[in-house]
Amino acid sequence: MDVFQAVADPVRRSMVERLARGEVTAGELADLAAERFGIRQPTASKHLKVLRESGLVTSTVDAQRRVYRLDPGPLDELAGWASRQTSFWTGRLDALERHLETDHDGSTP
Amino acid sequence: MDVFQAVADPVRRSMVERLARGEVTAGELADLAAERFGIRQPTASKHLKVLRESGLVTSTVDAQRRVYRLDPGPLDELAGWASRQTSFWTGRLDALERHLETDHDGSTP
DNA sequence: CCCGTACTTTGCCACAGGGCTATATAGCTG
DNA sequence: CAGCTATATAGCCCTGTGGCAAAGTACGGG
Repeated sequence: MDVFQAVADPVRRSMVERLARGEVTAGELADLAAERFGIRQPTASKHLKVLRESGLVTSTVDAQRRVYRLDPGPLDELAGWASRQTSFWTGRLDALERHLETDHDGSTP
Repeated sequence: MDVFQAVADPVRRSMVERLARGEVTAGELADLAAERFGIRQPTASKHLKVLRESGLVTSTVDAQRRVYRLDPGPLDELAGWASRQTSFWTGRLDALERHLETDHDGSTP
């Protein structure tokens, strides 16, 4: 699944926010999601799978525990995309400037 | 619908990207979406409705035409959220530093 | 070696939402 | 006003996805 889709779900966003504060186990993430959204552990596990497949998180095994941590890469792409859509005029302002300075109506032949 | 959901769809993202280059009519957006994704006009119109309701775009009437333009606000929020999730250590580096300097293993009683 | 703990996987149901066609609405234009 | 253009709505399928309970897997401890 793609990153945009992955963060479209509030449960998964909440997990990402928690992981942004540091690594945690699947169990802790499931508990948090249970508190905040009233969902069961297997459902939380499903969300973690989506996050894994989107590349937003990685997990390592520690005995029976799975420790999850955030991969900043995809989030950077997301932030990059979003800010690029608003930064059209920055970088074009010089072009606008040139345009305004240009004799484009032929008034001074 | 919420902004995260709104940009989760590739068709809508494509529309946002086009709108980032400047305002356009619903018809032009529909034509673009038709080319790129093979969808029909009513479907494109539905996507525009989602974008409107998410606050990502606004539209004004010009005779029979509807002119759409991007509202940077929601995109800024999106970019802000994403970058905030990766910027944990900036601002926490001092805490890490204190941690490393602290005698937390009791080796010097 | 078996039980408890920690997760994941599986199988199921329900519903949201994306696609389509057909139809409505609104405004030019002849 | 008739009819064309531009866009939105309505109504309908069908797939994807989120939720659950139950079963499977893996590991450590008594």
